[in-house]
Amino acid sequence: MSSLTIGKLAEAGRVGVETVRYYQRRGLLPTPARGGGPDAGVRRYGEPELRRLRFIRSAQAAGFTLEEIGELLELDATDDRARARELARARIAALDAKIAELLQAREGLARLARECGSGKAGPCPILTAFEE
Amino acid sequence: MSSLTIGKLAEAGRVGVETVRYYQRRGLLPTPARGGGPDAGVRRYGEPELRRLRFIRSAQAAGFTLEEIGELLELDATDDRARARELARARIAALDAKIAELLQAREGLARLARECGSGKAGPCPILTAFEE
DNA sequence: CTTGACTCCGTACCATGGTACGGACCGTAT
DNA sequence: ATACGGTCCGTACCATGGTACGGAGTCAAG
Repeated sequence: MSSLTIGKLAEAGRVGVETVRYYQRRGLLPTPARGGGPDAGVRRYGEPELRRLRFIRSAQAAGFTLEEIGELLELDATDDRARARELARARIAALDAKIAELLQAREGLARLARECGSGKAGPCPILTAFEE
Repeated sequence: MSSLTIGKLAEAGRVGVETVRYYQRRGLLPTPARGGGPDAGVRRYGEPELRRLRFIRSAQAAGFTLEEIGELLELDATDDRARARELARARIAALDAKIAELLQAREGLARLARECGSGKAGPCPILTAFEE
């Protein structure tokens, strides 16, 4: 069965070893007991930890903060769908707001770049546009 | 004429006093000499500083980092349009990448929220979706 | 002439998500 | 048996963009 060292776990989850330890400090990943007997001293990880690590990275890609991910992980244990939907809705709203903001900035900048490229007289509009 | 104290300048630029000082430390805003004679000790600011402060906030809203804004401010002095366009293009590309990333996360999350709301059997898809 | 509000300045601290360092110990291959 | 790489752990440091603190000075009103 899969008995991973922290290095192999990190590799499988495509993160650094230090990141795994950081997640442990944050309480997002368990810190298994150190092996006794033959491989004393070294902590071993299995499938559950790897799935959990991937969960974290995946949720993070969806824009959740590590703190929110902590709550999602607790939800995962209790299976509280209402709360999960609530968190998802809040995240979607935040994403929408951020996307709108970035789109606006993008459009403004694109317009300025066009004007700067075409126009020839006066100061650069990209620069003057910000002076308001 | 407009002779502002740091507090009035900050207010006019809608930032905190500490933020103005921070921008001074970063070299984004000048630190005028302290007044001599009657109002000894206090630094006074005018229109140029206020315009500059607004420039910073405005460029920041477009997603530029303070470091990039530092370069824009230098460009503002030399009026190097080619470099300004280059920075604008780079920023637009970065904004596009970020927007695409957020849209993808948003869509995935919206789909999951729909499934979680409609479906009734099995574990919450929002939670299981991240376990991959 | 004291009180209150504001300024000046250095320095420390905050959140967020890690990354690096150094010394001790362990497992495996040679 | 010894060297090499990996692990363990505490602690410190990084970037980014600020925010807070504390003591001293200064200004205007009452």
